[in-house]
Amino acid sequence: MGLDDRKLAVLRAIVEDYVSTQEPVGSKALVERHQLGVSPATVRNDMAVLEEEGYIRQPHTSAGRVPTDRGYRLFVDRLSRVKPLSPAERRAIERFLVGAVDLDDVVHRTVRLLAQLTRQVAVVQYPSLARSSVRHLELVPISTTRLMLVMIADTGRVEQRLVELPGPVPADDVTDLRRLINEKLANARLSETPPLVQALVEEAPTGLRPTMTTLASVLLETLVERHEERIALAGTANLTRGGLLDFQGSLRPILEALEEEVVLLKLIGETEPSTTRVLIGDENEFDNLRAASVVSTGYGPGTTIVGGLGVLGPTRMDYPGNIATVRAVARYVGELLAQN
Amino acid sequence: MGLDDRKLAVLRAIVEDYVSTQEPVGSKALVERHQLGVSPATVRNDMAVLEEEGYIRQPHTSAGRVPTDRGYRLFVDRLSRVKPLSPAERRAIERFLVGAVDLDDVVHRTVRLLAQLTRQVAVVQYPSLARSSVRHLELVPISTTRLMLVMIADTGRVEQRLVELPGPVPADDVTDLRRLINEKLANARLSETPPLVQALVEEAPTGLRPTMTTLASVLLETLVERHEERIALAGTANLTRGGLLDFQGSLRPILEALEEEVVLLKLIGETEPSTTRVLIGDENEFDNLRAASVVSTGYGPGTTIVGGLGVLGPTRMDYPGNIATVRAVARYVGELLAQN
DNA sequence: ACTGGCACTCGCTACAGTCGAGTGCCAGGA
DNA sequence: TCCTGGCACTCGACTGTAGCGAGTGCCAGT
Repeated sequence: MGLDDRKLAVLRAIVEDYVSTQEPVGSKALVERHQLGVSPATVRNDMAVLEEEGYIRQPHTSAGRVPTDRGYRLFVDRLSRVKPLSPAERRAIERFLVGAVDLDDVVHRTVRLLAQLTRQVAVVQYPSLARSSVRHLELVPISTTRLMLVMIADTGRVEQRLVELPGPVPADDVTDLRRLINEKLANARLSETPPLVQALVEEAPTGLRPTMTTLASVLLETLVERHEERIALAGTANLTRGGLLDFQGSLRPILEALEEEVVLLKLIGETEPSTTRVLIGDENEFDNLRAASVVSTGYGPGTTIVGGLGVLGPTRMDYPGNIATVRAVARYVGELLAQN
Repeated sequence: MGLDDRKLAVLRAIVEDYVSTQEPVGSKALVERHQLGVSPATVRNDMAVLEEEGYIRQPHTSAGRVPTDRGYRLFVDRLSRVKPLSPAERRAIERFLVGAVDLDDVVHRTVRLLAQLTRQVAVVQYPSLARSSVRHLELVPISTTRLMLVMIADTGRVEQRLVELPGPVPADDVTDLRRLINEKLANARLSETPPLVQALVEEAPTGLRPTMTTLASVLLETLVERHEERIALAGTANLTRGGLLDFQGSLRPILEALEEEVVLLKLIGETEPSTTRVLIGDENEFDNLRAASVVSTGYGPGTTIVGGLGVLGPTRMDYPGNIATVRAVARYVGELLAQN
């Protein structure tokens, strides 16, 4: 297609102006604010082509142009120049993440930081159990027939389950069970535990067999099969910026989608290694979010990825800025996790 | 003042109609829908008095009347009849809360249930550490100079902290420390632990003294002094019901307030024993929430209270219904906690 | 291939007019 | 004394009209 350099420059200018002013941009204003070196009439011709190709559209005749989802896509893929973080932002990130006392704290600080820097809704997935390894499993007697099973993962996550035992178990047996379980499972990746757990049951001394069977089923069911994912959210108030223009005036569907963990996980989890993913408007699979865009990436200590994080906002968002911020925050969080 | 029975009945009718229709209610519509036994003109006179007393107001001349915050207050205090839960609601509550596997699960189910039943924003405070007792304290070695301290409370809460030790500590010492700590602190209320922790340090064998001192300071600082409160939230999408009429068109301040844990705790925590608290409009102390009302109560096993829960919505809400639901849910959650 | 000029479109705003729900007040009646 | 029907009045909501102006598409000229 005839998308020469100048037409691309026009598209870029339209996106940049529309993102910052939130108003349809006309040919005259364009040449005034950008050094395009041509007259408004020429720009109009280019705009006509861009519109024909589906990159921009007119809300109505005799209004300026607005980028379409497709236009944003082209912008993100080929036109946006990387926007380096400001020193102030760098400092904010560093300051924000020091002094976190535990994983909860890290995640909460991170999600607030992201929301604050990008002025969008921020989402952070806790390190996924599926990608964690067992650091320690603890059995805490609650009563003679009840145990609390506490699993501590290398990523810092701590999960606990109340286990109803088939019969009373003396304290010494608990000690034995604890030792057996830890010998077998310590340092194993959670995704690889099922055969180990199976072996635990088979190798257990006869006396401990029934209890071990119960423990094993709880272990498998709650910690492995339905791997509990957790999510933190912040900055929903940012959805109301831009008045009622974004999201065509109704926050309803967005807020509903944000309450569904499954939706959020689909959006920010499952990301390919170390790339930043950008979903624009109807590119994402949820009808409720067809007016929104998502910028997300994975994070983790070193080069491994244990979870995802990202931001969600109107399609009219500052993609270069948000991409840079999301990447930077993910990198810092990864470093933080690597220290532990 | 001259608030005879009929005037009160008129106020009640106004509140009920306005809550259900969301439109200013006029004298004619009132007598049609309620059996007041008098003519519109009489009702108009009563309305004039009610307005003079500040219980209702006119959005503008020649519009119907709308209750003021003061009007809602009178309604809640003296006029609302208890609204029994429907069997369907009872069943929903029971169904919703069975099968919860741990505290997180209970809290999440509860908050979603509340949001669904009341169609408002629901808030549930996790059992407060300050009102919990220690069930068990576990020390998990992470490396030679690092321990993870895990506290399990009788309310089901589990808190963990990474502790940086002053020097390497052999495994046997960890066992000793664990025993000492648990002997001293098990079953103690967290609010009463400081002197016990102090004693722990003083009574510790010389070899363990430095490590115990570190542990003690972490214990005191993170578990007692700044008692970590946690909160779950659901149903924010309900804020968008009623179009832009409630909250004078801007959800902004509400969403901002909902992101502040401190605010939420003030709203639903700190409640007097076993009463249901209703905060109407500007009765609450936060400017951001002066267009909202909160119905909250405490919950806990038996008659003790370990946390709060409640709902938040527009002042124009179904107070009797929400009060009944909040109470019922709190009672069920209490029973659930008592079982553990 | 670009530019200046020009006619045209159409949303936005302001203004005037109508409609009707709802009110306050008053005189008359139980 | 309290209630009622009647009546004039208020004022927001809605409708229709007109003028404005930003922005466009097209075309002839350089």
